Order: sequence, then structure tokens, then C-alpha cells
Amino acid sequence: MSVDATTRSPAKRALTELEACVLGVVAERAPCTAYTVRSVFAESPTRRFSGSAGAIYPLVRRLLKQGLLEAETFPRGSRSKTSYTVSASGNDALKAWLTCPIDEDVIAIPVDPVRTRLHFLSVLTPAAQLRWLEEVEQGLDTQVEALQAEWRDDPFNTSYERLLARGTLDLVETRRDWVRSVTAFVRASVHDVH
Amino acid sequence: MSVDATTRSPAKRALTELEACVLGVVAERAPCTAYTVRSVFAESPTRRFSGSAGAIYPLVRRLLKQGLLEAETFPRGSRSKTSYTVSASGNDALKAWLTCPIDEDVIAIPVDPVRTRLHFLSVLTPAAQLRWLEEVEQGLDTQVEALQAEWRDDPFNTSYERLLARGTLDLVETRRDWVRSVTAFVRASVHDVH
DNA sequence: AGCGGCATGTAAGCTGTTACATGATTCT
DNA sequence: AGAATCATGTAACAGCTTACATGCCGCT
Repeated sequence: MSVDATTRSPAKRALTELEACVLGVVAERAPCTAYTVRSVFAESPTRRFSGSAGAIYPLVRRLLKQGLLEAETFPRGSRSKTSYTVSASGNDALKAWLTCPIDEDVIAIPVDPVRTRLHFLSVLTPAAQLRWLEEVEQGLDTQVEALQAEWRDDPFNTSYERLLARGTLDLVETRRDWVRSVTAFVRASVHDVH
Repeated sequence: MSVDATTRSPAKRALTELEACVLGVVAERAPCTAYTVRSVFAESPTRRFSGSAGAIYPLVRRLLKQGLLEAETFPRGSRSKTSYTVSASGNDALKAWLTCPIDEDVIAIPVDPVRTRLHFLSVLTPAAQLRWLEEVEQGLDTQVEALQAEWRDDPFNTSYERLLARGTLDLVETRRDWVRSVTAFVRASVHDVH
């Protein structure tokens, strides 16, 4: 057979989570530099991405080469600075990423290091279990308080953003309450023995 | 200076999350094969680890070489089968991993692909937003129902396990309610326009 | 003049996945 | 006898982090 006659679109492999997030961040703050994108990830309370230079700079160049980003360079001395915006096809790609596969991976029960550790907690002595639980509980308490304070001060630009923050707060509260109930349970078990 | 005179312990680098989980799983089901460990990860509702052969078999051999696991091999034809148990120092390592660094990474707000997408949802048209939200809501509903059914049927070995399951259920319910409230908000915004 | 934040970049490595490949055992 | 499941293994790669390296710019 001969080569396919239809014009091939440029690869169109699905975006990775980081690629999509970079597009999203640039969409929000355009025009902005790769450094700005880096800072957003670095300062995010979620630890998903570190915003490491080794990840961002090559990735941004790749998105540019694929036509998903547009660039404007400002020469300054021997090194130049580049500002990026999302192109029309970049916007399409972001939309496609958002809607395309609603399947399992997105919906699945989120990964939670605390849950993992709770699962194996029984290998510790009850006293050590309580020490750990109390430390975690305290950490989660300060986290909840910080988010509650943010909620009260309302530094959000839109009511949608405020709604998202509310959901995050609800989740960490639920998580904290969970750890609390486990602590109570372990404490009760220890008391029963005596 | 000359070489440090004190006897060096064998590396003692902190365990990775997967290494610790493998130790934990073997601790629960010992004696068991690497294949069993693989199945546990593969069948887990959490998608953290796939239980891929390429990860598990080399890892188990490494833990064995470090003395954290003990092995018993049963020859059968040209290939043999190996059962593992956690050694005393393996148990110590697991305990150390559980208690050691309670810091940020463990406590941090868990990664949630749905939250990520909610954050960028505004790039879609309101209609597309609702389509996506409804699909996600439905997926989360079936997930909640499955966990509720499991809760009712109570297939748990210990009341501690039941407590852990309760916490997971609370979390996914909170998450579902969050998505619900976002849907309601978007629907209201659409109505306001008309 | 020097320090801190802005800005860009690369090399090496860690950790896990995908995909393939093979053989043993059990069930029907 | 054939299929499903148990069991082990490897090679290639994907995706991101760590650590390093450099230079510009504004402030004090």
C-alpha cells in the first residue's frame, strides 16, 4: 500500500497532566514567562509538581514547537527573556484534555499518604500509633485553620474560585475528622486492655 | 583523613513509598509470593501503583538482598517459586518509615485530578462544563454506592479496617458533594444569563 | 558593590510503567 | 487437551526531580 493520502495532523498525542497544567497556567496569566509558570507550581499548596526547571523549560519549548503556545522574545544582553501565550490550537488541546477521557484514572480514589500509613499502622505499638496519630492530627489542624483563615479573608477573584476553595477545605476537614476518629478508636482500644 | 573506623550499616537509605507498601503487604500476607504482592496492587481501588512486574520483581529481590525480606524457594521444573516473609530488620524499616518524617509531603493536600480539572474548567463553554460535570458526578455516584454497599455488607476482618473504610467513604462522599455544588453553581450561572 | 529575585538552561538519576516473553499448575 | 491463572523475568522508555550552572536586573 502507498502512504496515506490524507494530511496527517502533527502527532496529537494526548497531553500529560503537567503539559495541560502548563497550558492552563499560561492561559490564566498570559503573557507570562516559563519562570512564572515555575513559580506557580512551586508555590502551590498541592505537591503534585515541583516546578523544576528541568521539567518546565524543555516542556514549554516542546509546546511552542507543537504550536500550542506562542512566544514573544525580549532580547536583553547575552540572554533573552520569552513571554508565552496560549495559541488557538493550544486552547483546543486544553479543551480536549479537559473533556476527553473521564475514565477511571481521573475519578479514582485519590492517592493519600496518610491513608497508606493508616493501613499499615498496626505494625507499631499502640503507644507509637498514638504518637504518630497525634502528630498528624496536629499537622492537619494547622492546615485546616490556614484554609479557614483564607476562606474568611476571602482573597478570591471570583465566586467560582471561592467555591473551589470551599471544596478543598471540606476535603481536608473530612480527612482531619477521619484521623481524629482513628485516634479515638486507638485510644479506646488501649484503655480496654487495662 | 583515613576511612571512617565505625562499622557502616548497610546503606539505610529511607524506603520509597512502594518499597514500604511491599513490606507492608508481605507483612500482612506472609508467606506470599511476589505475584501475590503484584495482585494486591493491581486490584487496589487506589491507582497509586499498577503492580507492574517490572517494578515488583526487581524491588523484591533488592529488599531480599538488603535483608529486609526472607525467602523460601520451592523448585518446580525449570523455574522455581519463592515465598517471602518480612525479617526482623524489615519490620524495623517499616516502623521507621511509618513514624520518621511526618513532614509536609505526607500531610499535604492530596493530589486530585478532578480538582485540577475543576480549576481549569472555565476554558470550556458553560454547556460543555455541565456535560463534563454531570459525567463526573455520575461516576462518583456509582463509586459512592459501591463503597456504601461494601460498608453495609461488612466484609472487613477487623473493626479497624471497617473504620478505615468508613473514612474513605466519607472522603469520596465529600468529593461527590463538592462536584454537585459546583454543578449547581454552574447551572445557576447559566440560568442568570437568560 | 553586592545581594536577592528574575530568568534560562542542562546532565544525571530515580521511580515506575508498558510491553513483551516464558514456563508451571489447575480446572474443566 | 486447552484455557485460565499462577509465577517470574527483562528491555525500553516515560516523566519528573535534583543538582548544578549561568546571567540579567533592580535595590540599597
